[in-house]
Amino acid sequence: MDPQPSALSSGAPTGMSTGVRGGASGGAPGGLRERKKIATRQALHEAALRLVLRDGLAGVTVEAIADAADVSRRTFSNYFSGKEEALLYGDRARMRDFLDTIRSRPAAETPWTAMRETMRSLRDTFGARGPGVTAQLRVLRKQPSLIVSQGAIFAELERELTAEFVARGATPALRAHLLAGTCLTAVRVATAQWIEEDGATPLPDLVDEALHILRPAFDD
Amino acid sequence: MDPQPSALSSGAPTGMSTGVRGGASGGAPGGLRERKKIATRQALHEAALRLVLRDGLAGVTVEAIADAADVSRRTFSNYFSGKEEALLYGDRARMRDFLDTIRSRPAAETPWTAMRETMRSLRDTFGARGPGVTAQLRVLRKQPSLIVSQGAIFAELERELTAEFVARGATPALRAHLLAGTCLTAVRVATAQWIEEDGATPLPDLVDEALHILRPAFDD
DNA sequence: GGCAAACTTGCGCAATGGGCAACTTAGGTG
DNA sequence: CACCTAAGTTGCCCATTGCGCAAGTTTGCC
Repeated sequence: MDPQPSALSSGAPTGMSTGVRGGASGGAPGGLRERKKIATRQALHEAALRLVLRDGLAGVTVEAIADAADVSRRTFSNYFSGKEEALLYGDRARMRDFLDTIRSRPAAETPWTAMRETMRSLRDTFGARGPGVTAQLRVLRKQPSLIVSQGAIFAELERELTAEFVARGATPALRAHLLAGTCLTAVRVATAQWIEEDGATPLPDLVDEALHILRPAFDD
Repeated sequence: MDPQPSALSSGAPTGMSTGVRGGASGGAPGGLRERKKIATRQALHEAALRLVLRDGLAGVTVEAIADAADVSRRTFSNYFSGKEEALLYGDRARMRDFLDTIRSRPAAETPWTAMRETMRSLRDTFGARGPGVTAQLRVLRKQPSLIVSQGAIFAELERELTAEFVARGATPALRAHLLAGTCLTAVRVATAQWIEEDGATPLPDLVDEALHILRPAFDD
């Protein structure tokens, strides 16, 4: 029915759910319980995506999404705090990927190098999202409350990234924070451009271009 | 009762309300009607601020704010779409100031120069916010939904600023957008730092410092 | 004075988020 | 395997919210 049902989500649901609500509460990684939770979360996400793309954010109720995923409205709340969060599940996953990747870079690398190499190694992940995705994203971008929720993700990411940069020796605090915020702005802006020009240039290339402009300010 | 009732708002409510809901609907600038509207908006804003600082965002209902400002809950909705918007009224006003200022710079100035001069001329406006404000802001910053709504303001600002930079000859689109986003990141980060160190360094100085770091990437 | 536009208010309604308690199920234990 | 416990699901309930609508009320202007 949908050629790319989870085009906007993380390809393979990258584990780590552990406790239907955020709290880490230990659980067998491969257990049935865990797999079911991930499946439910994914189902809710995809249902939300499908319905919202069809009817617009305002035209879809939480109940409708829950129904489409065969769970109760109450259960929806157990997984996501609202429609926005369900829709941005994929973005959150990508955020975790990004953080995991950059954290696993050699500790000796400077912030800028770690950033550059991280983007290089995620090239495939981000570049893989094929055509059609831009069109969908264009629709979703219309919804103000979504952009806003996106902001929450970036804010969190910025905090984490700043900490990572500080750990890599960025000083002073202002510069570390600025570096993190600026890198994320590069990603945001590149993505916006990518959507606008309908994927004409591969996303990773646009990010590279943006980072290249910033290089004179931060490359050590 | 409150030493700085509107510390977070714009000092003098910079006119331009014109139509209780956004839509510009012509109205005498000095008329009683217009003055009442501005007063009501300001009263709602201050009531929101006071109550939220006391009881936390979740601990205050729209109704309580409306009561404190002597209007009905329904009227609150006529002015603001929610608690967050009421709280951020001051930020929106500052955003408009900023845009008005930069737009009125000579058209021949490059984006970077216009930006620098705008910050210089707003130095007093932003620097004037005295001590105590940082403490309040620190409290407000705890509320996730507020940061998120702040993001909405910045997003809008980024769009407008990008357009302004394009008008001033910034190319290509990616660079113009990146420049706008980066400048705003500088402001955001500087403000965060300012709050964190409790106003030790004047905000304008921190913004200058941030912009100085970025200079190598954008100064033409 | 008097009219029209603008604003306020109360009422109603659907949607939402979240607490609570009963029920169901996965996972480990003797 | 029977059994127990913790985790997850669901229905029920309620306070809050955003908004449309249709009176009232006020302001601005001829």
